[in-house]
Amino acid sequence: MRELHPIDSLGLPLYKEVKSQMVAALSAAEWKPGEAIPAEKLLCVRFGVSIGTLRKAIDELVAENILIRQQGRGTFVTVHSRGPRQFRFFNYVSHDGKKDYPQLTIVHFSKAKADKICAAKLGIAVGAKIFNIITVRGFDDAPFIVEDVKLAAAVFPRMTEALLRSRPVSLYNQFQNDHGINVVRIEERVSATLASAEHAELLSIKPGTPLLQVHRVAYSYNDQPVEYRVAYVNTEHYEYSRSVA
Amino acid sequence: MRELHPIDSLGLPLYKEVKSQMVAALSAAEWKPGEAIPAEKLLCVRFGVSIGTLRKAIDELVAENILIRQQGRGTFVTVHSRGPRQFRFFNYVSHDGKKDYPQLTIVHFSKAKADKICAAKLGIAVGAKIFNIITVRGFDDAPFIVEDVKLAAAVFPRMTEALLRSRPVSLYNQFQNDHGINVVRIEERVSATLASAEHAELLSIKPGTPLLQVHRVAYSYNDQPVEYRVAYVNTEHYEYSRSVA
DNA sequence: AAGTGGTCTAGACCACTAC
DNA sequence: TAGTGGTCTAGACCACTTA
Repeated sequence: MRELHPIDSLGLPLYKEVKSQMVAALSAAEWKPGEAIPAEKLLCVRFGVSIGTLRKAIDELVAENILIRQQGRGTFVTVHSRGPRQFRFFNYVSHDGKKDYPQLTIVHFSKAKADKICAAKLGIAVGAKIFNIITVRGFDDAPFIVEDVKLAAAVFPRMTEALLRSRPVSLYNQFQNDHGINVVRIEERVSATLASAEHAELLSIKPGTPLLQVHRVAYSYNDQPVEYRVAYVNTEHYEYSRSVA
Repeated sequence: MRELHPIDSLGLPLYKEVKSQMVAALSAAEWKPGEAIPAEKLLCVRFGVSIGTLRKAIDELVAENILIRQQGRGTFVTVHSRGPRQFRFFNYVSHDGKKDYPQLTIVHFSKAKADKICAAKLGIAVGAKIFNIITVRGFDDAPFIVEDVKLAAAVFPRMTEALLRSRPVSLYNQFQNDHGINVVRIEERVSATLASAEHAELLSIKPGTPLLQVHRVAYSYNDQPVEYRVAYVNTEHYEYSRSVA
């Protein structure tokens, strides 16, 4: 029944082709965060495949946390704004295992130029314009994370300090709502270091206290890097958590 | 066509029931690590389901890294002995991103009794017999990880120091080959600390050097905890790596 | 050539949600 | 009640491996 089209002469399975067309629709903001995508039957017609093939494509997008299915309601584009999804990339827990989302404070915002390391991580040219943001996270008067965030200005053309301060909830939530950027994957490298005088002051600890240093690159669809940040974490009360299956 | 059997009156989907029967077969060592499980058509007959339902059960076991499919060859029970699978739970990379598997040295082996924390992590009684193993990992004369491993003696009845030293490759490989224990999932908590005198000596560094402290619990099928270890890592040349999709 | 898993079809019925 | 996703069937043909 299936015929060879030029489009799949690359040897790609049909469901992979359907998947990449769906990613294209997401990238083009045809389907926006929080919205439902068309019903499965409609998509079957649109892509000219059977329900099983379509569902296999959606299965992968759901596994990648790009879409969320809700029985009886529809299939939705993932939003980082609320619910447990907001915490997916926040991996710190208190010693008793509880996970809370701390307050976010912007302590610095400036324009700068990418140095060699930053350019490599963000996939841009050395000297390209970037935004440099420093944040502190913690509970009440007990900050425990300082982050140095770098964003390519070309990717966030409308970013301003006022906009950033207007919604101090989650950076990724703001990327999504104000800039149409969806973070779907992160990569991190963790090492141990000692608190500098600057970090010690921001974290209300003594210089020389052991800290985690967490380098993170965040990616949008198609493995496009959109953020590079370095976090310094005081693990006296909170630890970095992970699970590998 | 499908009838209501007493067995799925729990409301579980049929493929979940098939999956748990397959986990039972794995736990009972009917299918052993490295071996192929029966062909899909045979399993369809055995479980009385269609190919699509059976494949959905296998899909989940593959996603959990319990089985591995190889087109044209068969579906196999995961082995930790060789290939990239051996490194799945080893998450340290050099600064240039390369991943190598370091040498393993056993520096201590003894029997002990579980303290409160260890008992909680391993799901055993306080005072129950455990094995206490201390290892060092590194390249040549450059060790960078010290690990304090605790195992429930009841789970590893045949464990001896000689057996452990006989095959110093991968602990999880040995769990699988010599004890029939398959580690399928780990959970880790990472914090920053300073090197004690003992750790400094084992790692050839100065006391007070910042180290990662990595608490890990390893689980077998059905979320049974089988190992609790605390690692101390010198991140001068190697970092802890992770990816979240 | 025979056997394996990989993909795909064209439906069916069920469970849940919203109106 | 209508529409959604969730599950399941009973095949088909393809790609790959082994002999």
